[in-house]
Amino acid sequence: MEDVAREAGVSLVTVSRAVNQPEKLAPATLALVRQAIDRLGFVPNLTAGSLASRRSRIAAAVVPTLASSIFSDTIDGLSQSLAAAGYQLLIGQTHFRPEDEAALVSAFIGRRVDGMVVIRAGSSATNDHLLRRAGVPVVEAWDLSAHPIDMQVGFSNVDAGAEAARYLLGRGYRNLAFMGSLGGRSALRFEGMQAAVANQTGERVVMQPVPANATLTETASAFAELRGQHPGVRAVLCANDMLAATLLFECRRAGIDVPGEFAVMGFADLPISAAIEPPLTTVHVPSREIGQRAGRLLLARLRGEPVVEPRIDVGFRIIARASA
Amino acid sequence: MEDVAREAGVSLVTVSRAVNQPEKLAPATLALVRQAIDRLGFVPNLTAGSLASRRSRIAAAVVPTLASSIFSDTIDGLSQSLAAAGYQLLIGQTHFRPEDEAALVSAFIGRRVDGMVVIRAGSSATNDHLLRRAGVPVVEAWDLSAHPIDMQVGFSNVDAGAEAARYLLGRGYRNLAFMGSLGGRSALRFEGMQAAVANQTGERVVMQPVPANATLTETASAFAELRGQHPGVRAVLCANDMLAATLLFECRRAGIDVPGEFAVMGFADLPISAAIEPPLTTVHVPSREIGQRAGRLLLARLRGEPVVEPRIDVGFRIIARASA
DNA sequence: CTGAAAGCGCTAACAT
DNA sequence: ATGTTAGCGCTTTCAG
Repeated sequence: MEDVAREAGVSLVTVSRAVNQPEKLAPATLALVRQAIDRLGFVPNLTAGSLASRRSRIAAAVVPTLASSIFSDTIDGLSQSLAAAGYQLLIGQTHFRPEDEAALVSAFIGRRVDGMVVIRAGSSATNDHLLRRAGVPVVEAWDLSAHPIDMQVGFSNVDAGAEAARYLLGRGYRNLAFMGSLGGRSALRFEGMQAAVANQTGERVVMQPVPANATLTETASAFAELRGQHPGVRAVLCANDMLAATLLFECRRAGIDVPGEFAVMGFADLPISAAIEPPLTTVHVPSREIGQRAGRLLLARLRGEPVVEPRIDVGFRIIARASA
Repeated sequence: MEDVAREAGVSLVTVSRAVNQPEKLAPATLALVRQAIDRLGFVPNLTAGSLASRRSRIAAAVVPTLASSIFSDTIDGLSQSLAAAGYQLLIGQTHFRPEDEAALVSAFIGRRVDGMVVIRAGSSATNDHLLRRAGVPVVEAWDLSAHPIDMQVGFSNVDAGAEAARYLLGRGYRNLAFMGSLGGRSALRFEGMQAAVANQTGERVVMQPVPANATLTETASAFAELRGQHPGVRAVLCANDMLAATLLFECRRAGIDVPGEFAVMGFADLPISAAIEPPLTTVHVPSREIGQRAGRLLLARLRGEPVVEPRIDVGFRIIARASA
């Protein structure tokens, strides 16, 4: 920057201003500095800028996984709304492990990111505390818990589970089961499902654990276990569409007719879920919108604008297709 | 850090060492400093550290899109291999636009990232130049071009297109078409396809442009155009599985029998592609492995290790299923 | 509208 | 094994 200043015959601050607040310079000076910048191929060091200004223009996203494509639309939306404001996105995966969440959050705080969007790995008092004292705006996404850290964009996973259960009951299915992981949002959906069923028919819902991002083999063996131990089960709500699709695939292999013999319902409504056979009945969640809104919430806060609605319920919607 | 030093009764450097090179401290001193750190809740400022050490411990990934799930496995793999070494990942989307690629690369250089993994938005001399003078290790992923910037992890898209074409010809299909975007890796596959077909049957391959990440409507109208202008076309290679799945869906809607009446082949072999109906014939690409290897290549370079194989061909594999 | 001085919070030599 | 001295490259007051 000093070199540029010398080249342009101005002081160092003027160069800084040409880069960050060009409107505060006389047009002639600005042009002069810009020429010098181009001539020297000067690329401002944003790290130094961050240190001096105490603003990094970096936001962080903490997500369970990027692979499953469940959350990638959210990240896409987030990245887009942030990019439009000149912010960059630092991303970390928790693989649904609270310890990994803690490590990431700490690392991001150390980096002095300006804000964070977190799709929580599960509930954890330690991590709640960590996020609370992060000292930057935090958006929790993909759920609306009763005790927000700061801001929230999501929907009630409990309600979504309940609604899905009511849909299945309404279609005449009894003996319902849930397949998914035992923690996090998946567990909340199971909770909602169980409550709704208990309330309407007094039955219990079978919980068949399946690891997050389960392989075909894992899914198949979990399914076999479910069918073995609870032969009466007629319909299952899966924690997500990937799992549901895998299950459908396994049903076809095993010669089980869906939905005639067995009903499968998914969660998330991935783009591809309408294309599988039978088309997947699922719960639509506006994944990309969650990301966009989370980004906007963060930006509003960073700009010091008043955030009138720090808790955004984006809702969900049952999509009735053929599989259930 | 000064506060911690005072609290522990040591100097500032000792605190720095306790954080970064604990093995260089006497166990007693280390314990003392760690206690002070805990007591004060000190979180080292990595931005300041980066500025002083000229290492950011941040790598950047530039990808066309995160939404489509085509690249998310790659990012997942990359993030994992980097995280294991204490590196963080900054991500940006180009949406297949070279201008956006340029903007991102510049921004990342400004941030002084330690390395970059780029899934190019297309070929662009300007961007080649930009990447060449980035001054940090660069890995180009998802293709193996003849003129690498630095390191590469991928496969030949031209060969993959050719191989797919030979598969279709081998199954007896004639009058082939390609659906995809006109630029980037998609165009390379079309090129390979065209060359292989010209070579084997002397025919020309119809190119039906479809925007990247096309919606169902866009896909349907592109398909209608293809069928209208080239009624003889019997088989199509799609630029990716998402497009192929959408097309399959559209065929079902239109009452077109696949593969009896029309064959559809995809590209990438997404996890869900085996589950759709008919199961999708496609070209498998080790997406996650690309990311992992790109990360390892970057790390090796950052550690100053000699990189014996800076150009990794991960290959591809035709997956014959029912759709073609 | 432009500039001078004083850091931002840490690490890299170089001592001791 | 620990400390001292100089920055890293920028932005922020505050003057003029």
